[in-house]
Amino acid sequence: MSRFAVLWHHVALADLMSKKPNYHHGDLRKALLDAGEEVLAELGFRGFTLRECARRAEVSHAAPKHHFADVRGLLTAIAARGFQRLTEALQGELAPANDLEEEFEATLRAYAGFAGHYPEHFRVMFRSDVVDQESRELQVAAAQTFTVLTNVILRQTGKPEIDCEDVLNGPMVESVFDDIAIGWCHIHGFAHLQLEQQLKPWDDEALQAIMHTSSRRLSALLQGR
Amino acid sequence: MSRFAVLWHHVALADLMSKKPNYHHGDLRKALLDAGEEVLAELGFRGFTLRECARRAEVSHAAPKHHFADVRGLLTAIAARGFQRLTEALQGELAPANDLEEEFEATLRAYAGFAGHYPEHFRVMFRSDVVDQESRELQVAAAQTFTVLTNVILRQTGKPEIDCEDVLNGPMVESVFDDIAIGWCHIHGFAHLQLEQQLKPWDDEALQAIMHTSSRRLSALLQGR
DNA sequence: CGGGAAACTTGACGCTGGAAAGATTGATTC
DNA sequence: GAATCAATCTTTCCAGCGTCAAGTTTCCCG
Repeated sequence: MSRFAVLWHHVALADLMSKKPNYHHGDLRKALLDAGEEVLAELGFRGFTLRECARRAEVSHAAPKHHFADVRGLLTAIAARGFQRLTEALQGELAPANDLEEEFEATLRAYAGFAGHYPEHFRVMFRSDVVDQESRELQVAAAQTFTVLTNVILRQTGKPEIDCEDVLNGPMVESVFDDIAIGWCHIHGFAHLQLEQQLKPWDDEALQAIMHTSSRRLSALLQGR
Repeated sequence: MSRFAVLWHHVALADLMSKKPNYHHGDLRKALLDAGEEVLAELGFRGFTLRECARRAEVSHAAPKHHFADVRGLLTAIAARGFQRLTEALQGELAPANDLEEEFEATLRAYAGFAGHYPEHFRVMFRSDVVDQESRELQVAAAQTFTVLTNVILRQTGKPEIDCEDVLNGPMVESVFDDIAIGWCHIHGFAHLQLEQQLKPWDDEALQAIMHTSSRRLSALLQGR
């Protein structure tokens, strides 16, 4: 073993031990996203700074420039991740539903649960002004969420389902816009008002009851009963 | 006339001509609120700075300190103004309604119209994290809006109306929480999703149709028909 | 092995919010 | 009518921010 090989080995080991990344980070984009989500959750939207994200990813303050054009770009990517998480949460929660009423309630629960669990994500996701609406990554992620939601409502009304391409390619189908508006507005309105503490019930139990009752009534409305 | 009197007269005249306020502004609080609303509308939430507000009010950047503890305080006062405007908009638009269906639709129209007309106000009003929820001014203004909305829905269901004190004094009445949740969530969800460009119809006409149809259906649901 | 491109650092600029200290004014009291 | 005090506003200063430009390190491909 040459002297250089030993030295190299030593350096590599030290890197592993101290977790100090090399000059080239490896996957800084992902690290910045992780750090960004952490910062957003901890400090909130107003406390969200690129420099803090860079510090947590253990890189210099200008490093993010090579992966995100500006703070807007990072927030957009985080919003896209939020939509991906919301899609997964919806799919996971509505899978075990036995009938249409249960499925609608599960959707409401998953949507509102996401808002409560990832409040800052939710806020950024639905802020067309702080996010780059032209980002393809964001558009696709949002379209996937919207597809899942739309299909929940289409099943309620007994109409044929759609896929993600339909959403990405054009505006909503006219004949179902009405039902989607009613279903989604209810779910989104509930989640948002509850997140921003505008609905003030006595306790959590009352809130659960509201979710149960209102989703049953909406489900019946959508089913035309 | 002494030399000093002439000088003083000259200065006073110059003040009037240039509209340059004296050292003591007069009503800086109001001027800052006006400037703040302007800045918020022009630069958005992320571009909102105390210093820009102070510049437009033509005072030094530290002057706001005596009227608002920090940027949060000014935003809170602006949010309270927003709720006052929303209350007025609701009252004005639902007054000429002839029946319950029309009144519910007018409410939806006024609420969504406010969100479209004052997008930044709307966003700040429903951001419990950037605003001081303990502010009495804000609580009262929000309670007034909520009272108007609640009474719209109570009339739909034929139940006795409430006044602002009821809202300020405690949580929602249990027996009507359900109907309020359904009605308000629909209205708020629609307004929010439309503001953040999540609902994508072909044109404005389609959107108007949705507002008409969905409000009729919700009104029927609330009336128990 | 050598050179160019990509990834990252360093340093600088003007901006921000906030604190501290000084200047001006209106109001109160004697 | 003058002195004083508290409120209001200005000035000055600090650290931190986003962004840009220039320099350094590393990777990769010929």
